[in-house]
Amino acid sequence: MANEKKIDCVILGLLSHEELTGYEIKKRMDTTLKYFWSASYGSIYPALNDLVHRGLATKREDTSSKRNKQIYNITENGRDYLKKWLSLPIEKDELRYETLLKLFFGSEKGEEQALIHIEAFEKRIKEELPYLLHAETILNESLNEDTAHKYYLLTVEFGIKTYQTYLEWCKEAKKLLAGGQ
Amino acid sequence: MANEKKIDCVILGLLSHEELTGYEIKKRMDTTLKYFWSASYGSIYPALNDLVHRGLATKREDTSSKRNKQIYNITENGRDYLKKWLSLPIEKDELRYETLLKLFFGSEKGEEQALIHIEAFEKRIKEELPYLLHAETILNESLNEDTAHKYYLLTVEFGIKTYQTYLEWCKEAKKLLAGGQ
DNA sequence: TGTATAACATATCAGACTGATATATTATAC
DNA sequence: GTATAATATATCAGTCTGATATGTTATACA
Repeated sequence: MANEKKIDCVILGLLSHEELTGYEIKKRMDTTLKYFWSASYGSIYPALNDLVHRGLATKREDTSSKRNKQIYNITENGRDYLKKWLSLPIEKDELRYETLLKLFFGSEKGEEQALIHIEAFEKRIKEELPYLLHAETILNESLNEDTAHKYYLLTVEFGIKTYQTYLEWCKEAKKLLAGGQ
Repeated sequence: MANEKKIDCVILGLLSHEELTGYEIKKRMDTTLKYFWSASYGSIYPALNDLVHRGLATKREDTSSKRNKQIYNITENGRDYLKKWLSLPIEKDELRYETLLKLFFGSEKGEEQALIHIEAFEKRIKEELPYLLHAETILNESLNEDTAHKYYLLTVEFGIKTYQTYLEWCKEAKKLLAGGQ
């Protein structure tokens, strides 16, 4: 039962809350999940077909809409599969920050260039933090409306705390760059 | 000049400091760089061959060693290529934390399982933090021995700060899980 | 009323990269 | 003397990304 494809698990996770189209799944990835996970259409659509073939999800054409719209639902088998995966120990937590990579090799280009990367990083974080803070407010207000909200809040708090720490690091990093010999 | 393969850039970055074998490059990835980047043999060895073909690195058989050892050096063209890449804006900073993914879908399995994942995460971070703190000490002591050390320190400080924040989050997350309805 | 633009919706593919595996040698521990 | 760990290179099936293609419907605004 090992070697679960991550994309299958994420999709089933999203479908466990609500029925969705492939397009909507991608939107969830790009908004709610983007702070700790991502996926492309190139993996979503093939995975959806595969999940249906394996009986973990069902596909239904939306007749009410005028669009070519395929709505996916999780099956009982799919829910079992998701639960099994959720019980397995974590395989990998991975950070892939190009900013840190370029800073690590920064001596090759010097302080000025390093500063540019740090400030761009700082700008991106400052732009994203408000969305997380807004999510925190909403979730705190609706905590007892849905059991799932507590779990969402857990990940939002992670994001807020780390982003605030990133901003502190940016300050210190700029000092270290300027101050050091 | 866009679309630089990341693996090429990382290898050239490492070679810009010292000559290395493929095996040694992998070791650097698994120790120093692992906090913000990773790579497998399956990308390293083909990339090394490719870099030599493109004149960005040179390969030399080590005759002094009894092992089948290929030592790689960066060329002037390679150094130019690295510098060009270092000047380009960051394309992507990405977090891929399976722990957060499983917590997000945590309501499906409940608090007990969520707690297990948080505590496993906490344990991993606690185990890794000492290595970063040790690196910090070493780098602070040798800051004026090598210009590059300041840049290494920048990334180490990032790791220390975020890891400490992770540990704080773990505490709060456990409280939130237990306390909330 | 017309029409440009944004958003919705699905699909495919070359190329990058991982994780596993294979193979062989040399150093070290006991 | 020998088992084990570390050194060293190489390959590949399978996963996933980023780009691209294609078409439809809703919205803005003139």
